[in-house]
Amino acid sequence: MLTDRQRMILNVIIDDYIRSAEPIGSRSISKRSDVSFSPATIRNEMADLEELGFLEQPHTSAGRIPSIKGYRYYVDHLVRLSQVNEQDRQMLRSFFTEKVSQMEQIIQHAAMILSNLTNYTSIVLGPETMANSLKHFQLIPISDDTAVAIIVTNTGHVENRTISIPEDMSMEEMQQAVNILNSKLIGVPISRLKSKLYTEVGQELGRYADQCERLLGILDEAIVDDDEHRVFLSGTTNMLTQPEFKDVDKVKTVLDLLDETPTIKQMFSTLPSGIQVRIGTENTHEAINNCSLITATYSAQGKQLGTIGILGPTRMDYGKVISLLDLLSKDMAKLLARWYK
Amino acid sequence: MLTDRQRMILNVIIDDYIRSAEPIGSRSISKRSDVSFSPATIRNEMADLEELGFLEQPHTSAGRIPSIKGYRYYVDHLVRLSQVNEQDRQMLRSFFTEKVSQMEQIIQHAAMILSNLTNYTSIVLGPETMANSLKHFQLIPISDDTAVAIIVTNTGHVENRTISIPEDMSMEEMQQAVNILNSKLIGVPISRLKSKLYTEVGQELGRYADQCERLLGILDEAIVDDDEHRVFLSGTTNMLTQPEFKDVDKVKTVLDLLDETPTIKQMFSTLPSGIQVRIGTENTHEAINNCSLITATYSAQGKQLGTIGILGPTRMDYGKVISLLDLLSKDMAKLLARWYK
DNA sequence: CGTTAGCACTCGTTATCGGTGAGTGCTAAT
DNA sequence: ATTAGCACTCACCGATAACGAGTGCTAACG
Repeated sequence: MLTDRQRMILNVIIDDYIRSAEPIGSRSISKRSDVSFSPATIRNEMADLEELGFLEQPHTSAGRIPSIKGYRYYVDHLVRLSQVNEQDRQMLRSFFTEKVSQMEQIIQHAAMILSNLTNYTSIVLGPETMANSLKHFQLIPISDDTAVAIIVTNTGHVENRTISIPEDMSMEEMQQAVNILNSKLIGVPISRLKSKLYTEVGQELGRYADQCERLLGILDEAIVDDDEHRVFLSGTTNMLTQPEFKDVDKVKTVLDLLDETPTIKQMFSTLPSGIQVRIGTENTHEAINNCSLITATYSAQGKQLGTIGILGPTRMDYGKVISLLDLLSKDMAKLLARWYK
Repeated sequence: MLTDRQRMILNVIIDDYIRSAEPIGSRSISKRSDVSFSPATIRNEMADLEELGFLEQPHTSAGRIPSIKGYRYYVDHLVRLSQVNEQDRQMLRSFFTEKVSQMEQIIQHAAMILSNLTNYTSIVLGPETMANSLKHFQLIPISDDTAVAIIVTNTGHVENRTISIPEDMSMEEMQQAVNILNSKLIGVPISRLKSKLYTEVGQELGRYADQCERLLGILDEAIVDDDEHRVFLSGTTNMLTQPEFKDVDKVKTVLDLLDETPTIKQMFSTLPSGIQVRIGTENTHEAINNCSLITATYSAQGKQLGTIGILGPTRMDYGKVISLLDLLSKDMAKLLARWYK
């Protein structure tokens, strides 16, 4: 569809534009050492590329900038995945050497590394808690009428909530209910806990306690049922250094979107596995129609766990970001493997 | 020091400026129904007020704006604490009716309410976990070589971390150590846990286990020793709607500061109790030298727990924010009382 | 026929300049 | 003490002109 020369010119324009953020003219291309054509020739090609929809002109007397279609072609056919340089590699390696005692730390750390290395905004979706299974359930009395319910999953994830216990309910009864729950529901996925509670536990509980209904109600409260994925952001202010966001209003719409955790979750949870690139209007959310979102999923034990992503202007260093995401998602997979064995 | 009329004029100027964000001229003041002097008279007074340092002129032919000193005088002597209106009151009341199962939720909710009602940025410092005492310590095995350590405080706060357990260490030994720890250290403040671990527990443990050193090392790892206060932010993007932040660079310095949790902690933890107003350069951090920070502490059982604050431009609705913070800090105290009884 | 030099043209950017108006400080009259 | 009057300042606005980077087109070249 495109000649070699056209591809080469498109490539050069996008590379230069990514670096300079300014429209690229024919003269500046012709001056490059790896280009041996006069500006006029370049101009002809550029006009063709524009007609084909790969380039745009901000106004008649300016150079060209890539269109969404141009970026898409670049990402699909031209981009050279840059080797992650030694310095960055070292930063990534710190990932493994550091001792972590909570999974959240790993994820947060990953987000931070990403935003630091790229100077864009990183978004990381943590593993789905609901998919894990129950390892241990416990009720710890705090005062006369309150207790803390603790749920530990097979991955070592801990959820807790405070519940209040009616005066007239004895601790023995509660404890018995908890025991039954533990004996019946260990190994059950968190997401199915609530429904199983009423069938398996309710049935067994009916034999011992007469306050069955109320006990179940309290246990029900104690079981977590939200927060499937957690969203970690880092480097949100990096956006502000990009020239395309010198306008405060644009920044606000994007930052507001980032604040909406549910939207992010929804946006991320539907992504297919592997590396995905969403350029400009390819994104469903209007707020980031002049951003690109690059995502990579990470998994352990063959199961897809979560997603790491980078949000930046469409004029983004695709090569660098893609290779970085690729590397990091694999590193995370390795690191998380021990949580999921 | 100031005449009644000067005070009145200063008051009017600041009130108007807070609303309009534009320099106030003598004519616009004179036209107000509650002012009965000609522009010329006002001008004379304004010149005096400027000489005294309460007002400033952006340039010769513009009106006056309040100086830091002017705001300070306003806050100290003039500001009329506006009654919290019914709508806002209702929003605050939702605070009590909503059922919460985690203290974090309360705090986060408080931050959200604040930023929504004021359209500024809210910063809330959660209670100090380290001041609480140990209620329960437990080790839950997850796999052959890992376990989750769980610490529950007397307030129902739960902390957890994953630790790895050497192959050659038996679960019985571990369990015994945990039992000793529980019997010896319940009621001890979290902050003193580590030191007590080696004295009280170490001594007792020495009698039973020969691997005393190693056991202690593992327990040491399991005990939390960071995160004394947690910082909750809400409405950070509200800043972007203020005309004084139409410049992206200014926004960035402020947002970057907000991202630095340790700095915020440090800034807040040194505050005296009650309501504090820091105007412009009164703030120690240069990044917020054209912001004002209003803070209120909240407490339960006579003990100061944390701080809620509002960050906005110096041109801030002091009356509204102060009364709101006052009300909310008291509400929070009431609500938290049940966690701390 | 592909390539390129030449040239007129477009259009955003920047600087300049006069007019406008909001606001001031000062003075003199009330 | 207050205020009307007035000259003055200066940011802001709109128009105009010079500038220059970049283009499209045409004609010449190898």
